[in-house]
Amino acid sequence: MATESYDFKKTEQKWQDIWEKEKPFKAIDFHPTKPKYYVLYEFYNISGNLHMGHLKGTVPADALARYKRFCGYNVLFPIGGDAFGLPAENAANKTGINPRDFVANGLKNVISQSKKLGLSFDYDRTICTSDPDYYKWTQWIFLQLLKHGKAYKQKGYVNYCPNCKTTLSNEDCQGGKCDRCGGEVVQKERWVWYLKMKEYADKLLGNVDRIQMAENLKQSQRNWIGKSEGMQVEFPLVDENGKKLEKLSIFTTCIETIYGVTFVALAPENELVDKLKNHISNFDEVSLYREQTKLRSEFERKSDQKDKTGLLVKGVYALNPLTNKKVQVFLADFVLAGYGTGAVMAVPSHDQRDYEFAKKFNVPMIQVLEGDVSNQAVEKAEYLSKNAKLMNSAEFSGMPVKDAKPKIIQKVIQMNVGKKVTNYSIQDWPFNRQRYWGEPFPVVFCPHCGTVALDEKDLPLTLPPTNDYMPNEHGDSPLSKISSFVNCKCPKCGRDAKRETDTMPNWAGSSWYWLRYTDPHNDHALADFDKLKYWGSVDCYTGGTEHITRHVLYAFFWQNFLYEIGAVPSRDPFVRKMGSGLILDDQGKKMSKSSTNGVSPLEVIDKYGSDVARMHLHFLGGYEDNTPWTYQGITGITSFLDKVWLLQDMIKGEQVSNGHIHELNSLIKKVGQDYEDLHLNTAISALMIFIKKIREDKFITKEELRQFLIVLNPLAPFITSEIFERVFGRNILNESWPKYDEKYLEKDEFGLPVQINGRLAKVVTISRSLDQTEIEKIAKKQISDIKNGQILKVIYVPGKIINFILKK
RNA sequence: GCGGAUGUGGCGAAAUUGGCAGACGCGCAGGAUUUAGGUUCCUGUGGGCAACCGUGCAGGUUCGAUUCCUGUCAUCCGCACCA
Repeated sequence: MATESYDFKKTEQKWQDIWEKEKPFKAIDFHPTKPKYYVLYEFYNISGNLHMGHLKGTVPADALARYKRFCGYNVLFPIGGDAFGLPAENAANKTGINPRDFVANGLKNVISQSKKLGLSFDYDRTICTSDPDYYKWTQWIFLQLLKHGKAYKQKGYVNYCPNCKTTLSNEDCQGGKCDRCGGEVVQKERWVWYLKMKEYADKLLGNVDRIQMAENLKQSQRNWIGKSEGMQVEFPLVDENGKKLEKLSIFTTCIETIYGVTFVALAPENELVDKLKNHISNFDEVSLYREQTKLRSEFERKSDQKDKTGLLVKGVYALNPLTNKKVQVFLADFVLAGYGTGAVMAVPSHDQRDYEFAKKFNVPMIQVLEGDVSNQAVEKAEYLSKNAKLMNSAEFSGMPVKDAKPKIIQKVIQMNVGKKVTNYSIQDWPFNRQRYWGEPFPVVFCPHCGTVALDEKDLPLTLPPTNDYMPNEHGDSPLSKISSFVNCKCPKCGRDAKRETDTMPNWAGSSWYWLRYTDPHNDHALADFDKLKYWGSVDCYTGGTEHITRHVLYAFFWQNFLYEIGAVPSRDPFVRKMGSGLILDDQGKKMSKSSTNGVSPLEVIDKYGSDVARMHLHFLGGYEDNTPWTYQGITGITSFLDKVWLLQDMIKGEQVSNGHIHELNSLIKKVGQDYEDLHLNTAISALMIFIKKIREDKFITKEELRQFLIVLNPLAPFITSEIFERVFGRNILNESWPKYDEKYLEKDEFGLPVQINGRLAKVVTISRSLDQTEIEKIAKKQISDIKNGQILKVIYVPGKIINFILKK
């Protein structure tokens, strides 16, 4: 019989409808027999349509989920929308569309496109961060943070975009430019809600160590945390007459250079400056300098690496605690108030930054480690690698640095002038934004009771409707303009109070969402504890790498906190996190919605169908690699699927045939492993090789076809469902992953490479059952160059190679 | 500057623990079918006439290196006045 040609449009629609109705991808809580497996794709940022980048992460996750279901797992593979944030608010500002409607439409859109792609999400678990049923629990988590002392409000200098009228995190304004509008960012004093993330630094490092993730991603997380071990040392501050005034703490990782200290430098913000006001003879100058630094943005301060600014503080000196020698005190804006103690001991001979500062301000230098310091500092890496000897360092002079360092540490501790400390560059998380479209803080300010948290039973505190999404002229959130929202009663004393009008950052909702999927409709807990326990950590989490460092660290932070308060059963949200590469356009640039030559997956689906779109993109390159998109080569996939379709006309026989048993078993093993590793490109290649073999032999048996279709289904769910139904009269999704048998993986006859002196001479076909002597015999017979007397040595690796080393 | 990753045909790319480099696909060339174009099918396809040479470059270890080691260059990413 000649089968009619494959109509992908009709067939793909047919199966979408069936899956919609039968819901075969439902995850079952507490399944009595099947083990659980949790596959997660980062949820959709609601901004428009699906783009190619989404396919890069969703399709491998979908293939894995489908594979695991065949293998007998109860798979949780959910999806949702990350909906609070700028796209919705920008759309509201530009077009007047209500952000709620924008989000509702956007989510509907991407969900229907996901179904079109054949993504086997459990759509009944779809969540959306801007849905009050969801953000109720984001607010609840904030209340717990507040209750447990992990959230606090403090005046601070924040990055502020005058154009967007909002504060920005350091990450949101890299390079001193606003991520959103590209405008110049300034420093502004505001009340800031901080979450005590810094306190979790070591725990986060533990999470980073335990998760399975690419090394470069782990490394950037470790950089972000920035752990550094050193010493905190007290330098007494004295006046002209040597009278002790205060103590200055400095942090250093190079205690071995302490005898070379020639000045100390304080961050301009350091509060000791105020305490010493009466002793500083040039306090007017000092105040002026402090004012000037405030005006300079963080970015300017950091980028002005060459032109160091600073100011000598007159009338006050520091004493080196080991020598009691007086050194000068400077204010310098290269010293960061937020790192270490906000003060440093400066050793110009051994730190290039101090060296340049000393040159500029004519501060003397003392060399304490051997090396040439005439033109630049001899820095740590250099003197450590050479294990240089100390000099000008009292009893330590002449000692190699590696011996001297522990002794100096010991001395500092014994003299009780310092201790070992660990510092982190990670900061507490500034957690409020002056935006409309975010979670309101469940907090009120009462003139009598101060900051008061809402009662948990009053959650969610819903976002009031408005059509004015702009902050006011002071940069306060749009919510501050809505008096019915702002004015309220204090939950504690019942008198008039005012609500917090800032909202939470976009990151809030995404910092716990994987937990909600385990129990998305629960209205008395963020998720039932037993369900959290049942589904456990996410086994495989796919998604892009763009915001991965921060997102995953925030996720670790909240998971640790929730674990500590008993709300979740584990410290580790994810077992394995896989960052996908980018899709590049024909210019080699990241393909995005805005790029002019961006190709929409919908366009590809429309022309070729979802199965082809899924397979072609992933045949182009590996999951973690950047993939240059091209239509070129797509015919390789279409013709492959055409050949698969035609298998229906090639069925001959029932059971697996001897001629195909090796190929089929190898295929099952290879493709299964590839799904597990998200290596779709090599899985596709293996499937093609199998089809090639079938076509050479001009037949496939029924059982071979059955197994082949199951193996292909995770990649091409539509066509395989259709063929399966036509041939076997039932639904492929109810089948099990075929088992392979080790004994069929290797053919008895195989080509053994024979080398002479490590160079390939010939490939001989032999039986796997032969032993070395027999193989040597065959090789010698076939290769005339090998003569008995010449053989010095034979290296034989069974199944791999035989190598004859001959006398020259 | 520091840290990480990656360098393989004309192109996208493969290669368990060190064991036939270039699987698979595209493209290209030749042939068959076709009135023709397209489709489909077959054959060939790293370079070189050859011996040989080939995985960024130069060394090293090894019977044997894309794989391990040392140095070096290039590209990409992350961090960056962090004391």
